[in-house]
Amino acid sequence: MLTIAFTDGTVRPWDDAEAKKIFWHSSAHLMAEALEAIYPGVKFGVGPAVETGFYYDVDLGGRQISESDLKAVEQKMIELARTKETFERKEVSKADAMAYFTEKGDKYKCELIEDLEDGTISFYTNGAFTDLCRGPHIKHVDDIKAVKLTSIAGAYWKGDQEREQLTRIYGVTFPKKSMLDEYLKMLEEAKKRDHRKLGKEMELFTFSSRVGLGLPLWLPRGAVMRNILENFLRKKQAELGYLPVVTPHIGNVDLYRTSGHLAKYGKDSFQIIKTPQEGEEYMLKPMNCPHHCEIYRSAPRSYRDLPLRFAEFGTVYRYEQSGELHGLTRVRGFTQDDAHLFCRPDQLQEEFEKVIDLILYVFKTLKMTDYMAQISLRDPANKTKYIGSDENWEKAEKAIIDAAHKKGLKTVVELGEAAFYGPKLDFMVKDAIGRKWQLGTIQVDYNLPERFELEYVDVDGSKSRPVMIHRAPFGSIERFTAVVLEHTAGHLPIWLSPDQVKILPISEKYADYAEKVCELLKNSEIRASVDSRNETLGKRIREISLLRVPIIAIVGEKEVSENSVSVRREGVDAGSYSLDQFVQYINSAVAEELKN
RNA sequence: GCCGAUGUAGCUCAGGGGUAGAGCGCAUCCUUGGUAAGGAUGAGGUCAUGAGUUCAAUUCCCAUCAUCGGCUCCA
Repeated sequence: MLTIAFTDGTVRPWDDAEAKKIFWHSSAHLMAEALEAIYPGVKFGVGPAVETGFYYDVDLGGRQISESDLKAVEQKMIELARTKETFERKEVSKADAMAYFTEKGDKYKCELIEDLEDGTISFYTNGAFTDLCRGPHIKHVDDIKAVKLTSIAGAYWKGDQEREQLTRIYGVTFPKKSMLDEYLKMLEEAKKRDHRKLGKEMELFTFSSRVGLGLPLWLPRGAVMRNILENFLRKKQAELGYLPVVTPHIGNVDLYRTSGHLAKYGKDSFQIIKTPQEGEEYMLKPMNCPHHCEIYRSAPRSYRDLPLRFAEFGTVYRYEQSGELHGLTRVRGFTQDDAHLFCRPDQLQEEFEKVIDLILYVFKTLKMTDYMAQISLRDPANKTKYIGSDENWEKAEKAIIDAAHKKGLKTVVELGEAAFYGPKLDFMVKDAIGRKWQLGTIQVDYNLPERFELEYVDVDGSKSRPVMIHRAPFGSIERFTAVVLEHTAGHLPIWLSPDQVKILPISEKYADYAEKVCELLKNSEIRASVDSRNETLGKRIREISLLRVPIIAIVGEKEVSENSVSVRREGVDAGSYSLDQFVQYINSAVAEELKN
């Protein structure tokens, strides 16, 4: 077993997550040493390990560095690693630490030291490079055998857009060369599952700069897939007592003034549009809740009416900075599978749990088993970012924590991730290369009901205020589609119900046979991607199929007459089948796929 | 918006100061009882856009736009 020795005297296996973190963090120090050798006078920010690898934020003092320069840094790192340096720890006083970095002229380190307590400060030295660091580190630098610096990015000092922008250099290292190769290969494989690539190949969606940034255009096949998703949820929601509503894409500014969105996001949203004659002011709707609140208000409500669950596939438009747009996962116009539940305070817990159940059902059905539940609370240090009273926030946060706990969800708590009107329970899923995206979300809200003065007549005839639950199992159809595509690599059998199959007119001699195949496929619940280079039939079948089953069936004249299909799978001959067997074959192949 | 990279046929990409190439795909025809095949022919690109340097630019410089990797942001 591959083990690594650390400065704290321990020896741990490489497979240990903590060991990797230390290894990568130590690599950041090694990179810093190399950078200092190549770029004298470079100043350093922070250099932590990340999920895979590490980065270091550096100030090159006006010098430019581009990806072509990284090769030299990599080589220097390897060279330094081979000198068999060790990491040495040294305790220093705050005054000495400050003196060292003041003399070195590294203002970032000085700023970091200011926030540290005297007596807790340590330096680590590897070769010619000494850094402020808590440690621990790997003991022997030459445990680092393979280095790959992956990218350069700008990053603001302390994450503050108003502060200096440093150059962030990302990298990854391994104790064996073969591990690096393996990692790079894995990345290549992951890129093949990128939903943007699959979306193009499968003809699901596209973008046009003429239409506008971040505004996806759904192609026919993509639209079919989207409808399947919508209908799946629509059906389930109908069973669960949700009521459909439909609201317009714009709303008067007063609506958003009331909800608080105007004050909170007015400057950072698509700007107000006006009617030509009267000068009335409207905004593209950034979310559906205000509209749904007005639907609630449209009639007097009794405690007997609650809970009321208004559901809408509501398309919203939000300004996202151009550099932030990303395929279907981050766009400017998207459709939420939104619903708002208005309930009595005593119904909140049960309703919330039922929503959790629904989301888990959706995820399970669509094979999204690898998710993480995140409780997103407000940042207690920065309450001005949020609307509403402390009391309301505390109630809402408690409701979420209790419900998540009762459902036995494994959760992590994130402070500062709440919506401005309430805390959330978010379901996070990783994409092909490990980026986390929020999909499903449930939010408890005491604030909008107050702002919209929502009421119901209680048992005793008095007016009471309902509690609101915002929820979206997919989050947005765009993002959900993207992530599901990446998880399944485009193999989406379970999405299709038999009535989704359309038999297109098929020409000439293979018509009967095609009809038969289609009929079988239709009844099989699963469709195959059938391809044939020269046969119209194959193409036609491919057209009716949204699937990417790793099977290519070649249908030729002879096979037709013999009532059989020859199949190749991933380029290998997989035999000849009768039509019935063919369908069976596809079914089992798909089942196999799903197991993996 | 900020930092860095990229932008050549439908797709994947090569090339390079003298007005363009490959593979796959596509079209037509031929061949083929193992076939995501073989053969022939053909249609596709003002080399992202605009300005500049040059006798000459797709190739160099600048700007713009879009895309990609990050940062900040994310109702």
